[in-house]
Amino acid sequence: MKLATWNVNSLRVRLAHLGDWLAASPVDVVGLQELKLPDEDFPQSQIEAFGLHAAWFGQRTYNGVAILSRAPIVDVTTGIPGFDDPQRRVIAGTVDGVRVINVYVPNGQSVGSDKYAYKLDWLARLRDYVARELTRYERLAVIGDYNIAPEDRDVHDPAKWEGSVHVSAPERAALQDLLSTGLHDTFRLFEQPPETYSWWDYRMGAFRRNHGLRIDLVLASAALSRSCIGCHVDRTPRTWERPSDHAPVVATFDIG
DNA sequence: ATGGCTAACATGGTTAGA
Repeated sequence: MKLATWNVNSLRVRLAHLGDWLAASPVDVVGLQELKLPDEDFPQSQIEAFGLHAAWFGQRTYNGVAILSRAPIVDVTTGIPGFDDPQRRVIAGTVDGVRVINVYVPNGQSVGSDKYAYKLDWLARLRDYVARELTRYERLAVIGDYNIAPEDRDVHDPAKWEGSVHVSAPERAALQDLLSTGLHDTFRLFEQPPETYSWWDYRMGAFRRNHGLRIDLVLASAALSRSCIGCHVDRTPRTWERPSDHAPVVATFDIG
């Protein structure tokens, strides 16, 4: 099973890229973030024309998440149960016995801001949710745009970024808290090229200069991570005309 | 040097992203 995450930064604008990417690099499941469209505008027929099932949780202008899958998606839930969050950032479903939680973690804007406080609170709620789901599902993946670079090696210029949002100690501690429930960063299960990132600013030629962050992650429960045989960032769509600022991340599992 | 780019909403200028 190939399981991917991709922040498309507007599904409307990126639909052709999505189709081209899926045709060139088929995956079994992909979690999308930043749909930026309401549920009634979700391009269901076009996604089905790609040969995929879909479950979505959209929102006008901001946020919005979806799961696309070759096989049917069952037991779909949206949001974090018990958390009345007006921002639509979480969708979960089960595909071929694997539970997939797809998340779009808040950006946080800047350290100390209201949005930063919301991000930390949100991450605490996600942690509690994941801890509960780990007791229900042995094979669980928590994928998405985390808006946190786990370590300095996930940052192109750690000195410049030190203390900033996406790398600050409280954010990294919150991510470690999430991992400590029993998840593994599949990217780090394997030797990787140095300076591998998943997001590059649109400005200042950041992609050309590889000035990026690795903030898009495929996390897997212990049982699922034992079957993981690879994880990589696919930079190809980031080279296309009018790209998303994020690249897809793909993890492969040998689960028969 | 708080700039630089992109998308949405709106229709020119602001908000948000990361």
